[in-house]
Amino acid sequence: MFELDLRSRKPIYEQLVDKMKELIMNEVLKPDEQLPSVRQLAQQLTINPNTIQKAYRELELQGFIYSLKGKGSFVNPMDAGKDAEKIMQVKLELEKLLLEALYLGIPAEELHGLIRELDASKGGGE
Amino acid sequence: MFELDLRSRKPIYEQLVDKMKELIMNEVLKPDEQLPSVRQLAQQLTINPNTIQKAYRELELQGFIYSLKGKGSFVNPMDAGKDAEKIMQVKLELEKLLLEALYLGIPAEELHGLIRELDASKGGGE
DNA sequence: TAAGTGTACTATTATTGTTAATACAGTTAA
DNA sequence: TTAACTGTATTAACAATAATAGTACACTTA
Repeated sequence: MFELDLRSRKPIYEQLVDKMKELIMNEVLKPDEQLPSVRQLAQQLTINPNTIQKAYRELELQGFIYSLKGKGSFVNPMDAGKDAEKIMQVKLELEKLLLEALYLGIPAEELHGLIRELDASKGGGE
Repeated sequence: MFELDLRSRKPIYEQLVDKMKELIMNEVLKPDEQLPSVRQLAQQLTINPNTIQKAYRELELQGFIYSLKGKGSFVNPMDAGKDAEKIMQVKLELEKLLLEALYLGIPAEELHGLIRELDASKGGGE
């Protein structure tokens, strides 16, 4: 389910966070679906449970999952856990990256097209 | 010219890279303009010259500046140093971030508007 | 009770960021 | 040529972070 690059300079837990976010946003992982447990996933990926826990904690902070002691960790429904602060942060990051894209010579129309694509495949699954 | 947050968890050299990129892309720093020297900027910011050098090396790697031994470091003209690899990388990052923005409920129209704004202020200065 | 879950803590190692000091090579002007 | 500036490289030391390891505790469920 997850492919990790142990040699990468990007920390393992960050790789995990990114992949999870991707799977959740693409609805591969459905709302309220249970995620593999900390120990189970650690064993499957042959890494330390603490690293998984760190990734889960970060995902919970970012509002993508919720964890219940004794039960497990679950995908947060889309409309939950969306604070204004997180939205502002994403907007700022996006502005920087869009400026860089334009600076690199990527046509504005290509960017508009990208948004249309992503927006179209958003609600409708694939 | 530069404000640093020494307490931030973001490395100093990364903060420098980001600010420099911003100044270059907004044409506050003009093409072929000479940047402050490694030692000079280090003294001004009261940080170590090695940290400046690390930032400059990264900026050169990313194609934003060029350095000449014995002469100094200079802003790379817009049409130089834009390899396809860098463009692909930015596109991938952008796709991730745009997906997250839409997932967070930011309207597609707001994103289109952001692009139009940035694109308009691109060539025309301010 | 037993086995699963998340969570917390301490300790250890490896990697990275930062500083420090020094040195070398190229440029430029006196 | 000399002096003072440039970028660049290297080594050492320290702090912070990433990751592993081991253990423990609290909660849930069958």
